[in-house]
Amino acid sequence: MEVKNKNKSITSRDEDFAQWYTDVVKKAELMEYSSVKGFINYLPDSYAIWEEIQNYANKLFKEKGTRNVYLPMVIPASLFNKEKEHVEGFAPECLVATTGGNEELSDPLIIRPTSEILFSDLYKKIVNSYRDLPKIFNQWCSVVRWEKTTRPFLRGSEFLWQEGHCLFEKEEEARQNALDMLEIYDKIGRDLLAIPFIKGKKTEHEKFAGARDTYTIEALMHDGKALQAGTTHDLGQGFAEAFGISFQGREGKLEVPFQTSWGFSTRLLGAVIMVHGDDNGLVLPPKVAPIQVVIVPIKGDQEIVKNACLKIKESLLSQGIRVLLDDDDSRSPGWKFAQYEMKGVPLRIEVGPRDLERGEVVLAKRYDNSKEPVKIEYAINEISAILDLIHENMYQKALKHLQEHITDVDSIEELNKVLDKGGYARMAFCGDMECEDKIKEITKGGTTRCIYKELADSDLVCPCCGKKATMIVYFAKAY
RNA sequence: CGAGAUGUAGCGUAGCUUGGUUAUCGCGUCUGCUUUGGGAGCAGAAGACCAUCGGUUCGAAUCCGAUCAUCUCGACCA
Repeated sequence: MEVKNKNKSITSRDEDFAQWYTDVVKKAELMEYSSVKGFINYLPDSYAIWEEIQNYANKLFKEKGTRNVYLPMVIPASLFNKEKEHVEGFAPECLVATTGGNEELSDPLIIRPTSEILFSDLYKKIVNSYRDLPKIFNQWCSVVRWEKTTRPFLRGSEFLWQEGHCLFEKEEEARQNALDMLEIYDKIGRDLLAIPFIKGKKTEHEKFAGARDTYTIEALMHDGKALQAGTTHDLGQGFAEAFGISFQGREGKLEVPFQTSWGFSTRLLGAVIMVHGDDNGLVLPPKVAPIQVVIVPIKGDQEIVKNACLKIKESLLSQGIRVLLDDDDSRSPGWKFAQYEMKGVPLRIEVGPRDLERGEVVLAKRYDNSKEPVKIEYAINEISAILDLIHENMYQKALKHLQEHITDVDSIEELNKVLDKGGYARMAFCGDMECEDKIKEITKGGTTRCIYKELADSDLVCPCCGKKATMIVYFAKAY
């Protein structure tokens, strides 16, 4: 049976997606604005999701030999200026501390916008021999970028993230690391967040400042806009050369190592909200939901109801399921239904005397707003499997949405049409920066998200300039 | 950072054009009783330096200026 949207307190998704998003992050109590523009307070429910992501990612990272470290949050300006492309990329959005105590600093301190420089500076000190390699380090921290327009979780002046920074002896090892980590990011989407990504290499235009190649995972939001959710970079030897990192190789000669960096941020929370959410609020994938199952008693003062609720709760707890029994009888069941729907709790068990007479309870699934009566034993024994099924169905639903929004096009007119409607357009492309700028202008914000296929020798031409196409690329409007 | 809109209690708002008693209403909050199968009912109560700073005026939520914040559209970016 279907449940109608009774919630009048948030804007409808289709009416105004941006306002819907703002309503949801506030009403679901994920964050509260701070007194400084672009900086937000992460409330317990959003931070709990982040912790689940951290736990899962740490496990996968460590399987690849990653070790966690922590580096300073400030970079001396003199050090920062060493890598030219990198500086040009980040300088405009740096927050800089110019006084310490009452003294003006002779070398101002830049609050890290990313830590390639700090890691390079560290590696210079601790890497001397091929025996010191590889270095596969990661840190969990926040970085600051002085953004002009900000939105909770999607773009903030400060955001939480992980940044991996690695050093390898051989070029192939570094490339492989960048690709391995991209796979891990993809897996985090598929197996943890129920989000399907498009993944691949960035074009020259879109790659990271100072990188040789950048790889990306891109998610498609419900409104048809793309969201870059994580990137891995093959940095080549650029930073190592700029910072003088070298090591004595197996033949005794001095060699320059190959570097990578990779990161994803709390923007993933924004992706979860915008991929899965609906007009009743948040819809959380079971694996990251702070509360996976909520039990709502009806006529909770009756012994039979009370006992059934406690029994179910104990059983689920013993199975390691994050369960909440809301037996506050000053709130009506209807209020609780709406409240936990707003908060995105994946599964609700309604326990009332009428059902109990038949040995049943009602299971309500958040992602499709369905309700069905089931036997109590079923609710006790099968919840874990049901949560898995919910995850799978949420993933399939998002995958279907993604697949239905990929269109092959071979002209600028078609490209425009697809991007206006929302979704990805796959088109042959010459790869030139100028062409990319031009397309962005014509389509009012359409950018390349990643390369679908590189073309070795093809008859295809770039619809923008008419030159020979070197690749087929995903275009989209992005957050 | 450019263009536009908005800012009155926790949330949503009336009042502003044409300045003049104690700033309107709903939701939420608190207390009590009755309730509890989709945001319960009745009775009572608390809650607002009208975003901030300054100006005009006998008098400002209302007029003027600046600043800040949020939203939309650009530019920039994870």
